[in-house]
Amino acid sequence: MGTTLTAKGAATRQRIIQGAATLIQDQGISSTSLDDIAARTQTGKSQLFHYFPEGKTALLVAVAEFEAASILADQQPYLSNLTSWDAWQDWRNRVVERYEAQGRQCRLGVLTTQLGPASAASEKIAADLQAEWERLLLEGIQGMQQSGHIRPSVDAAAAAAALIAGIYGGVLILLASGSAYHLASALDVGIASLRGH
Amino acid sequence: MGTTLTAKGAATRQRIIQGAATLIQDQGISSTSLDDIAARTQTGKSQLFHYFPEGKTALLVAVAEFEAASILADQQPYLSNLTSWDAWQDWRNRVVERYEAQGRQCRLGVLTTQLGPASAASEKIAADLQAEWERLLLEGIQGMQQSGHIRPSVDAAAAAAALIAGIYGGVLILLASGSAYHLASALDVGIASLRGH
DNA sequence: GTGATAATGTACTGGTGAGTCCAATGACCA
DNA sequence: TGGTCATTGGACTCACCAGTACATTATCAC
Repeated sequence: MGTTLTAKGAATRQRIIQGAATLIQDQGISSTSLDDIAARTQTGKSQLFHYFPEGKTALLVAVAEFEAASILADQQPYLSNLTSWDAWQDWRNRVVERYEAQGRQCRLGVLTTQLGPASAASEKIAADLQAEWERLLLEGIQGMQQSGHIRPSVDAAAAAAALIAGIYGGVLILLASGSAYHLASALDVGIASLRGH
Repeated sequence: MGTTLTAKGAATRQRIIQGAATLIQDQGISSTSLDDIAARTQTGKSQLFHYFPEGKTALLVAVAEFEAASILADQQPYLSNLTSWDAWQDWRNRVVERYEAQGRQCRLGVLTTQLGPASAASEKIAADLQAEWERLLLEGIQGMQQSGHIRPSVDAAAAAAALIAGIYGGVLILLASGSAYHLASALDVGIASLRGH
């Protein structure tokens, strides 16, 4: 990375990150070598270390950032507008559809099981993502309480935590089984419990 | 393993499995080499290959089996006797206590995120465990429906799947954060939803 | 006890993968 | 146009690790 970065350099760097992300999704982090990434992105090891002087760990952190950024973006604008039961249902459908489509290559699964454990920095990225996601759900629940859709006696923080746990577990099972049934069930039960059914 | 196994040999084999399990819990599968396992278990590489002629993969499968067996056993007798709300609460408390105590070294987390992805055989062990666990929960829910504690309109399969997803996600978050709050919340919300609160 | 076989110790091999070195090429700016 | 620095290519080193070969010691059956 020297000091500055030309347009061409920035493009190469981005190509490396995305190529690495794809390889990790396809074959797992432990089977993805720097040589693989170089071959996939039409670069060489010298470029990899040129753009990521701290080596593989730094590259993986960049990949984790890239994945994390897209996970919340994928759920917008629904996730930030959970102001009616229809909106909750729309968000739920978006999540299930997205993860059903991604299947075993889903970004959240890769982030939590492959990239997260790889380094402390990546673990923090995964933790920050989870915290932000949970915060948005909590906001949605509290807003629904203020508008009278959800009873005040509901523990909003616990409900948000339970939803997040259900999503993460559903995705974990999706990774192993390829089925989004558990994810969908967790969301349905969680939302039904908010509605007081 | 040759053909037979003396008492001494069986003990050594078991020591290898447990030592490997501990190392993987402590430092992750990718940082655990056969040399590490040999050193830890006061053996040598020749023993490792003597008892696991198919090599590291077979050893890891044995570790996965060992971990999986203890996960359900840890929840007994509660898990097989979910016949009253008190029993459900006892089971919930047992799970939360156990995982809080295990913290980041929890067996289920290791099995799903470290061992499971390592080979198809280990993945099957993890999948079988999940299926069995879910079956026991389903039995509990259906029994409670028959005894009139849970309304017949509740989708028992979906409720069991949601509980499993919450547990798996709670454990995943426990691995990253060290906190069992999400696990506890998921169980509380899931059980409350069964009770119709 | 003795022979067969299980259990263990040690030294080695071959491959792989992260990271380095240095030379060459290309782009931008004075 | 010439110089500087970013960019790229390719060969190389070094460490680690799974797996092997072979020799030695302990154990069990008869």
